[in-house]
Amino acid sequence: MPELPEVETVMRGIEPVLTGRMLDAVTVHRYDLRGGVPTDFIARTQGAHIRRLARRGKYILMHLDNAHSIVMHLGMSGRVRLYDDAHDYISEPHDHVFLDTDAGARLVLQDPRRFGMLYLAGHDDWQAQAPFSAMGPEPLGNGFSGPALHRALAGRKSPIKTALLDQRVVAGLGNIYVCEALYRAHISPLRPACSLSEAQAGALHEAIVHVLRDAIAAGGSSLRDYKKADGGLGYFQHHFRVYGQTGTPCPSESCGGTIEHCVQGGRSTFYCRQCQL
DNA sequence: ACGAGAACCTGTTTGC
DNA sequence: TGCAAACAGGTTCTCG
Repeated sequence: MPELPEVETVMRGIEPVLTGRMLDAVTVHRYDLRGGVPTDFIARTQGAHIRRLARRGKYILMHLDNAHSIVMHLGMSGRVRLYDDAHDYISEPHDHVFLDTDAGARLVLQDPRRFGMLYLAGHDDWQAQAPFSAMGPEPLGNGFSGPALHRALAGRKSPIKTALLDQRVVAGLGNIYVCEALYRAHISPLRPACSLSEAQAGALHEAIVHVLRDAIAAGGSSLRDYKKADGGLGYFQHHFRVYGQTGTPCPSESCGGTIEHCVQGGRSTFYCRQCQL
């Protein structure tokens, strides 16, 4: 479900409630998320204070004061629900993990498909561990630029659509925002990644930054599972120009084309072959 | 070494 | 109407 804008929105929603709090009670109803929740997860987190929250790509990190950091990924269907008062908690199917704070709040990790991940990394060396060690730059950070993207795409023969989904090229993009960014940059998803000129990589960089910023400002995109931690909906889905828009006219004024659908690497691609070259 | 495809799951939508 | 197939925001493993 969640790409960078959704994860960022979730993190912003839970950050003020969790920062500085102690994990009073940690409950794990299911350990069989992707990769498995460590068997000692409760022992290593309960009683610790949360120093700081951060996001890297699609991962949320909760840095604790005991040398561990909680690493959370929402997979395809993961959701976080935050109750300011745990007494208000209403059980829902697939509620796998609770984090209860000393201030009485409860964070719930809910994930029907269980593609999500929850594990621990070293507070100081998490960046040196997979997947972070090989992860590309933050698209909204200083390390990401047109030239940097151009370099990352050099030698890649796979379609640019597929390359952008590779978190080693740039962090945080998923199927929606890749389609949307390529449309905004007027670049065909079918083109070999290495065929982009420096100028086109620059345009793509701009498009990625803009679409992500706009999506964060809108609170992400709510399609099926995704909601904000407070239960509210994101509304960027109303701004999709190509994603899920098969058969509708290209939103570009003078284009006159129609949005088409194809499959690349097993994932749906949406684009306009008239104005994406 | 790289890229395509499958696998991992459940829920919802689509099509016969 | 009913059932089966297809599909869904992601990552990771295997195979060619």
